[in-house]
Amino acid sequence: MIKYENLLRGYSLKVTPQRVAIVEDLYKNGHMSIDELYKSVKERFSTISLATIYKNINSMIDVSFVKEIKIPNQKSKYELTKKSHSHIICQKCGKVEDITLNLDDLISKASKESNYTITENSVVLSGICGDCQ
Amino acid sequence: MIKYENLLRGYSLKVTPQRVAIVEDLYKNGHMSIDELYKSVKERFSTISLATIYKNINSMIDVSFVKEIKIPNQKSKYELTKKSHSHIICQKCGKVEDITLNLDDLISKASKESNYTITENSVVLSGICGDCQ
DNA sequence: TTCTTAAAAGAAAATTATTTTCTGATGGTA
DNA sequence: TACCATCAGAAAATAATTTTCTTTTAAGAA
Repeated sequence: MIKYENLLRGYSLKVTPQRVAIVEDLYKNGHMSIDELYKSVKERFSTISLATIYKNINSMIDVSFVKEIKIPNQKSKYELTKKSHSHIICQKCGKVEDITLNLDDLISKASKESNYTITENSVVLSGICGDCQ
Repeated sequence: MIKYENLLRGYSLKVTPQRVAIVEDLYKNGHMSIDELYKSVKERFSTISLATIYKNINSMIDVSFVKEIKIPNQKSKYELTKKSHSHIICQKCGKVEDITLNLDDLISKASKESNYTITENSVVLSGICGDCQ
């Protein structure tokens, strides 16, 4: 799809079929670990190397096209950078979902209390999702 | 110190000098990575093995005596479990601090919006601390 | 289109991180 | 004091990630 190619170009990343496949997979699945990505891309590019996945994910992170999500008690997942949002994880089925929370109040309070200038936040909630309870 | 020994016993963990040293260090320094812990404990127990650090930290996590803190763009740190709190990181000096935030509102909203029963949260804020700006 | 070149892919090796195994100690308890 | 499950430490094994090297390829220039 042209869509992903232009996205890559916008980040000054060379458009290779492997990269397009990675981006397509991330787009389709939302949040993926390195392993999941490797297995998934391998279905279409049976020769792709794990090092290629790592190298590409790192390049994409360098230009902020992709973001790493660190999750308590599981491996990191990666997602295409979108407008700021938080994550919620089901402890039963392992599903990761985006959730948009208004953190303005929280951050302004935190900023006052700590005397920090706050520029980033990572909010990961966990519990049991609707389907699992 | 007797204090740490009783703490360990309370968690059904055998009291060994190495463990006491780990707990003392965590108590003194608040948040430490595996490496930091290893280097620090090694000053007093020059023969301690890295595997011992890993094994002990894992045992302590298993019984919820210690908690892992996953931090964007840096290695995990470990802390003694305290009453629920959040963390704030200085992107300049790397300092990690505890911060107590009232998340009740946020969590109840998130719960409604997502239809999850939320039991855990991890909030990590980052920015520049007072000293660094 | 063809040429040129910097960057990418893939394989393999190298590093780094973490866990496991094994053996000799040691803490907690009867 | 004796027993035994568990621990410490060394070394090996496994897992995770990065680097190196060679060949290929994308993208811009001619």
